[in-house]
Amino acid sequence: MADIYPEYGFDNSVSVYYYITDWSVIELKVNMARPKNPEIRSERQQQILEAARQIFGEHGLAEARMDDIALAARLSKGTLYLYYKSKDDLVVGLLEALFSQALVQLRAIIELPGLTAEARMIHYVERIVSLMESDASLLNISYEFYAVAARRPAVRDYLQTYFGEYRGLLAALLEQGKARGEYPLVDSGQAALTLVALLEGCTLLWFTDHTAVNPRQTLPVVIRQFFNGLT
Amino acid sequence: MADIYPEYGFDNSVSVYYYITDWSVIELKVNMARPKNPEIRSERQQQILEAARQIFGEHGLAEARMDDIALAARLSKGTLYLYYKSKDDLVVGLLEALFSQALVQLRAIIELPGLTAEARMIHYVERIVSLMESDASLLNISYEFYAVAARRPAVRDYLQTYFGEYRGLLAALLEQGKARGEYPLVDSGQAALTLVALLEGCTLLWFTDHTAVNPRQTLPVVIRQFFNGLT
Amino acid sequence: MADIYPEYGFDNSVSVYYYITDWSVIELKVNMARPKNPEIRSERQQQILEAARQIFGEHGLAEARMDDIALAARLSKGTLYLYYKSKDDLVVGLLEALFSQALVQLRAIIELPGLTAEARMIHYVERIVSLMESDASLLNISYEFYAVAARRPAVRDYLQTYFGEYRGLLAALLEQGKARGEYPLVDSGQAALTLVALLEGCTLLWFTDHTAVNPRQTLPVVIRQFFNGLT
Amino acid sequence: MADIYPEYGFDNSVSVYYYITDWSVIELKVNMARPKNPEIRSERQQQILEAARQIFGEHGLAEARMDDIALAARLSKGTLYLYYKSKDDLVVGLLEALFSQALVQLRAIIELPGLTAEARMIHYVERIVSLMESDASLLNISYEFYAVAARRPAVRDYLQTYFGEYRGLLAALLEQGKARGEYPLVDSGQAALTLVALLEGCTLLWFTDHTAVNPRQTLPVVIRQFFNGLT
DNA sequence: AATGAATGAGGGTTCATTCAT
DNA sequence: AATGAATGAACCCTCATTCAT
Repeated sequence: MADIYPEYGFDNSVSVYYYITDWSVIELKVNMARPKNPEIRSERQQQILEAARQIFGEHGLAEARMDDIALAARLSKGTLYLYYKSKDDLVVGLLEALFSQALVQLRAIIELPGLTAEARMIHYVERIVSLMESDASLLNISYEFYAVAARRPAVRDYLQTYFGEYRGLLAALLEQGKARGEYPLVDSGQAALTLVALLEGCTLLWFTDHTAVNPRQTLPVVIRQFFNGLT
Repeated sequence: MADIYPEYGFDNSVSVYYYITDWSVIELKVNMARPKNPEIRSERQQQILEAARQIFGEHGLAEARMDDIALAARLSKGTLYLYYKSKDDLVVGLLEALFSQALVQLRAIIELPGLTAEARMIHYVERIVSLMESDASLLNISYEFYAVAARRPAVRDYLQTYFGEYRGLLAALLEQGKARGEYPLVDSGQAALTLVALLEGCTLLWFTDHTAVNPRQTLPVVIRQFFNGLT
Repeated sequence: MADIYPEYGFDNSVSVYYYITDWSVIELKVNMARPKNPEIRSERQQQILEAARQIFGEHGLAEARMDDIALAARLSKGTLYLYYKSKDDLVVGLLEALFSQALVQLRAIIELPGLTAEARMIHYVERIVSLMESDASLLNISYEFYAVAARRPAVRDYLQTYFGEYRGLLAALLEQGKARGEYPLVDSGQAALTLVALLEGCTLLWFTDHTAVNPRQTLPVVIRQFFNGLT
Repeated sequence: MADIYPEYGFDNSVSVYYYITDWSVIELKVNMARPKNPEIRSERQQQILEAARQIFGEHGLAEARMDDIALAARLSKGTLYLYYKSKDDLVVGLLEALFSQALVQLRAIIELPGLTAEARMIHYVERIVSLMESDASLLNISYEFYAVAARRPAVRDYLQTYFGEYRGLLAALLEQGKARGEYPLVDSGQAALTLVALLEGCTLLWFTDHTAVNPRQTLPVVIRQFFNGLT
């Protein structure tokens, strides 16, 4: 490709001149102004959160730099501060965004008709594992948040809510199976706790040693053991 | 004894020549680097590690300041660097110190005579919980290390070894019970993985929400469920 | 003009697609990284180099503090690092700036018409002496660079180039006089070396003892001696 | 060589045990106490100065560390301060030691009988070049001192004295030749200045570019040119 | 709305110097 | 006389945040 000479106009436009020869030139004038509509705010926030997830996941909450996030979001550093008033604010924003979506899968599965509780769980962990495998940074960030929970009330509160809901949903799932007579269950709350612990524990083992634990194999086995133990 | 002629080399060594006769000589080259007083050395390292555990646990690995660690160790900042050549080095030093001691309890319990596997596990978790309750920073630091494992090979490797040994010890414990006919166990390796996952999972739930989970109650229950599930 | 669809890439680029028809499209990928305002950039660099020259000259390369340079440049310390990525980088930047300008005088004098070589040299040293007298730090820095050349390849390379050019220019000047029959000269390269040595040697003597050597008197005398020696 | 086990006694002795086998051992007990005599002081100072020359030459005055000098001197850091009360003091000590010896060669040559002044000079530069070639750090340190002269009166004063004596000796040498009628010389002081400048200038050119200037060839040529110019 | 130049407090690390043994 | 453990001031560099344009 021949040389390209962009020229920045005062009207948020870029004129790109493509000099085929010295005297023949293609001019493309492009209005660079992004669409102004009320959704800008949420679009930018998405953009930033996505960048934050990537960078925080890669470097950790403390070591990640706002510059890097701005670069990944294709925005200037200053613009970040139009949408999040501090790095801390961004951390909490990401926390909320991530964990508010985390249980969507589980809720969907609970609403599926006609499956045993065990089948639902197997189904669920398959989806979770796929998600985690598709983006390693998700797990990284989770542990970042766990580590930080002890020091930051906002994070701890959010995680408390999250795990509370998590256990509540699993208890509901187990109640379904109990109502259908799949197993005699004494305390579905206690069992839900055990289930969450198993899932989180296996995930930790996988996280610290990808070679020693294969979640696609291990988790279904563990789930089945769990349900066998109930009867 | 004949005359001895020491010669001082440039490499902190002394070459000692022992002239048996004029023409026959024994040369002994000895490194004179007097071992830096090993008592002081290990005392200071302990002092620093203790301070590091406290400060890292309180503020997190990244946010902790070397000044604070020096203060907590009642040493000057410069002295820290006589024993650990960087903050990173100190982090790894602490990691090794902590996790190398973590399994001592478990090993001791395995060697106790005449208990069922279940009783041993109940015993073990009681001790662990006591330990964690006595110093909250222990758990904080653990999660710091987990979070950092993804980015730092040295940490990841250490954790891999740690969890590998952990599972190995639990498998050995389960084999003991199996040999005594306490339960029919197919795969003690798989069961050990489940056990570690349960323990770690419950710990995480407790860590994120001290009000929702009481490990003194929960862990024994979970252990019993586990052993019931085996039969 | 047909519709234009810009697409924002992750690399600060915009791909502009010009759909001539549905199936034929011109793609122009343009780097949108707006050139960091080049005026400000060069202005700041000048500002910083000027301050660096002053402070390095006053305190020496190693003893000079970045704080002082920032103060002298009326900028914050952080700003220094926007333009030079380290103290080392600044040292090399100053080296290049100083020595690239050092020979401008000599080139100008060589291009003056109608003077004997001797007259040109007299003229040249007068200017040089004026320059050095007007700012003592110039000489200081030169000797800093000489001292550092042995340890830093970047500095050594630059000085080699500088002295190479210096000798080349003087050789050219001497060739001019030779061509005009002012003196029978065998080897203008060797003579140029002698000339540079004389100038640098006298400068050193002056530098170490301002009272013993007066360059305004000494250098012309030495130059005349040199040319007398040629015949 | 088999393993050697040194043991440090309380009486400044080292016992070296050479275990030929487990039961047969050679013991060499060596008194490590260095001889206590009134010359200790000057011996240590020599030791330290030698180390300082090496390390300062290698790293520069500012970048050299007292630790390195202590190591090179095979002494502890504390001992350095028994003989020189500060790094600065050591710098000045080295300066004096080096430059007080620098003119010994020249004085010796002046006192040789029956040579022309030119022959003496040729002789002298040969020795000087040999000296510089044998230990590159000598030149390095010289330029360190030149660079520092502007900021430190003690250094400047010493260099002034040195160059003053240097010129005086060369003037005396030239007077000898003049007295013998080797050349008609108007001002031997001025000629001595020229000579020093030539020597120092050539040395600088060699120092900054070892490939462009070969002092063994260049200096004799320059000397001869100088004497030719006198007649 | 967006930019990016500028800031400056803060942290990790170094190293000359001291001093108890 | 000699040691080396300890100190702490100093310095380079980073990076979250601000603000004029």
